[in-house]
Amino acid sequence: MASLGELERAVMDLLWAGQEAATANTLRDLLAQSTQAQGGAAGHEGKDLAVTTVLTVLSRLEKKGLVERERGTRPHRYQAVSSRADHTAELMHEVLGSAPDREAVLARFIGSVTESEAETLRKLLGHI
Amino acid sequence: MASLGELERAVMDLLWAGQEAATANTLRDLLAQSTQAQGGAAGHEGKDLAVTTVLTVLSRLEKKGLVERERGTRPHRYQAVSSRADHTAELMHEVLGSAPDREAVLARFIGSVTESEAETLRKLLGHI
DNA sequence: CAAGTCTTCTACGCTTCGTAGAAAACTAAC
DNA sequence: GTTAGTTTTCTACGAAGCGTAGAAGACTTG
Repeated sequence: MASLGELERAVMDLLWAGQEAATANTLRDLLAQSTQAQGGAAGHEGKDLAVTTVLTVLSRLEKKGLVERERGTRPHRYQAVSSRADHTAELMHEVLGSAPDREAVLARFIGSVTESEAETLRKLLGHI
Repeated sequence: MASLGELERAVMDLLWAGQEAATANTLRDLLAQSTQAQGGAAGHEGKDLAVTTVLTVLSRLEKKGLVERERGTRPHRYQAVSSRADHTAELMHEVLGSAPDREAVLARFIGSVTESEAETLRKLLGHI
């Protein structure tokens, strides 16, 4: 119960990037911008979405527990429940936990980590 | 392009568990066994699948690059392309790479790792 | 209250996955 | 080599997830 669709992902990215809670309208505008900005390389068309589309996605994200909405204010405001780092780390744990031989997985994982990441890990593991 | 369905997952688990390449028939039997064995707790019914079902799943797994088939022998034999540990570690890297702030993710990740896992990681990071 | 704004409900098309039958390809036995 | 059995491929259907959005209902403001 984890994976996100493309649009869901895009919305989460916006919510994670901006620290403030945003309205569906704001998000729609931001989505229009970011897809427009994607000029040359690979990317979607610069196609403005309907606000209802954004709202539907936000509702689904809420149901998945990724997004929280303030129902008090009239244009509801939405924000991510946890930070991207937290969410991603949680996902990593989920993946790690999906295998019975966790130690073996960690061994392979460490095997293909960059040097700077290894350094980070050493530091983090030092004071635990 | 990663997540597996429930049956796909079960098949991969069997392929990962047994080191030998297996035929669709063998796999179907093993699947019947393992679901039958799941007596009391949570589990599927003890419902034997059609061989074609297993074959379809194997084809899909092949298309996803998770399974390799020997076409030479007549009952084709299937085996996992990479070990479960490798596959899982790769998935973890994918997840990690999906966030721009990898260091932050690693920090959160390490924060909720068990002590024995931390020990494993320290050892692994020692001689790199 | 009227007009505009925002949300909910409902829905449709596409893709993935579990599931499997029908048909084609192949092997083995006679 | 023709038949009978086995194995694979082709095709398909139903459920669920996701992108997408219109229609209708709820709310705010003038």
